[in-house]
Amino acid sequence: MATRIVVEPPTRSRLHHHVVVKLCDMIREGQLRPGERLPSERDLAEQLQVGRSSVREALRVLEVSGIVASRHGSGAYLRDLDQHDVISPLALLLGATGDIVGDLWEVRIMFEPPLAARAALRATDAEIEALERLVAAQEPLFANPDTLEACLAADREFHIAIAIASRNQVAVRVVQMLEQVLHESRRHFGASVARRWQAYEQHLEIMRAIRAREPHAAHECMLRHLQDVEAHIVGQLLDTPRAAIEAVLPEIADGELANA
Amino acid sequence: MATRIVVEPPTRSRLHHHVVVKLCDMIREGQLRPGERLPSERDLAEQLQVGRSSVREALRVLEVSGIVASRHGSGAYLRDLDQHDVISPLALLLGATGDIVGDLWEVRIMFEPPLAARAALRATDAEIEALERLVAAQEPLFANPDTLEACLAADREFHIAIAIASRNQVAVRVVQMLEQVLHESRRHFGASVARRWQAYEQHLEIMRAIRAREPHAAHECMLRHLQDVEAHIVGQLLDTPRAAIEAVLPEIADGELANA
DNA sequence: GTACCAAATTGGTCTGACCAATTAGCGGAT
DNA sequence: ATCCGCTAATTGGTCAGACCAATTTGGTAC
Repeated sequence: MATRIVVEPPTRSRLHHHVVVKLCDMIREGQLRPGERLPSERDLAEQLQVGRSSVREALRVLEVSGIVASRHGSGAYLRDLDQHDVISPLALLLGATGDIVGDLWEVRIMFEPPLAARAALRATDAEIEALERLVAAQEPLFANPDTLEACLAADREFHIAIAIASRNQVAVRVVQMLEQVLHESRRHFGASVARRWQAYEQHLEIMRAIRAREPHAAHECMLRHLQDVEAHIVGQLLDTPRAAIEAVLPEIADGELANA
Repeated sequence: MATRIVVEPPTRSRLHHHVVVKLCDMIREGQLRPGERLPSERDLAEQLQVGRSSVREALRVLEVSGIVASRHGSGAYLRDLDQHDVISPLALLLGATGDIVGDLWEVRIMFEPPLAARAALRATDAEIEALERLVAAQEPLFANPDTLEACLAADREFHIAIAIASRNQVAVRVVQMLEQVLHESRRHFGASVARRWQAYEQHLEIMRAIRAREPHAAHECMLRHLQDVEAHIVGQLLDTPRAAIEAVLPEIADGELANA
């Protein structure tokens, strides 16, 4: 019947797009493995019978997409898709629009608690160990001053590790993007991490809930954690009316989900 | 031991990256408005004192990021950031990894219900009208056969419109990406939209809940809608063990949030 | 075996050229 | 004066060759 797979609606005249598709095919079919080096730009150009500039534009696209990474003088490498940093186009969006930090936190608050719950259900033992290690490594950081940068990095890794533990590839990418944007935003607006000790303790709680396989508690702890941190940050940097709304919504979700 | 090559964030010698930043600055500072045409590649190259190839790579980056769109023979245009389609790197990720459809639906189920709740709280009258129009436009589509493509497009628009109504820019981008990936996945695996009438009725329910300013109901309806559609799709295309887990998690979330 | 240096490799950029899609402008027909 | 149609200018898309800069590689001297 009507599974009419109308192929390319626009056979884009864009040649570099064709190169992107071709490379994706090669990757998916296992001709390239994570961490491996791609053929050189000149080789690819000859193989695919296109100019080098087309290959380069394709690589730029794949790079922004977090699929490959180019290193000057060395080559282009297929990224490990569990890598902890992505270029993230959302981060660029921030550069173009500004003032989305409040929105960002709201998305985190919507998204990460249920993620933590799933992590509690599905995390492998190895992933739980990884979480334990990350939290343990955070203690000295959160205790000492003069470690702001490392502190932020540790926080980022923790939240991404939870996404990984949820065993949902898409969720990992989403969280990576959010963290990346947050990171970029700090470059624009500056960062301040007071109450670091409290954050550490909350991380500990979250990790324990996941280790204990208690999705209920994991959700709860993550929610409280994010709300606390956001409240402190926005309270310190700028007063946003958003905060008032946030205070209302959790109850709503409660009531709504309670009657099932 | 580990050749831990720390991916350096700062000062890439990459010239095209500098161009990206420069263009973002111009956009943020209002020298360019949505829909407007950017200077030609040749002009930009001269203005910024770089080669045209660098400008082109920068434009490719901005294009993947959904910030600009290039039209052959015409120029590069600053996109309206509420535009309904983005190139989305996640879509490419699908091309590179395959088999993330289940993960995708899970993310939607986690993310979109709370979004709908917020839309019910914050949507402007104009946005609610837009939702009404979209749903109304869907009726003939969902009723007739032979409109599969238009049907899918309408569904996409509806979910994005809800994100817009939530008045959270980041959420809009996330939903756009998810929808884009879903779209791409259909190109790979084919699409089938049976029970279209039910989907239409559920859209109607969701819209009414938002119009009535009932976040509770909006969340509920969206959740049920997504679960129904996914259950039907995965049940038809492939049997995924994920479905079993999905069946468990909602209750958990209920219990978890109930004791607040 | 190690340390060091030079050549080969590879990404990054520039220039100039040509093609293709679009748009602007002009001239003629109505 | 308006509209139509054709041409020329504009603009993105691609290619080829060249050069620079960072990295890797291979050999040589110690």
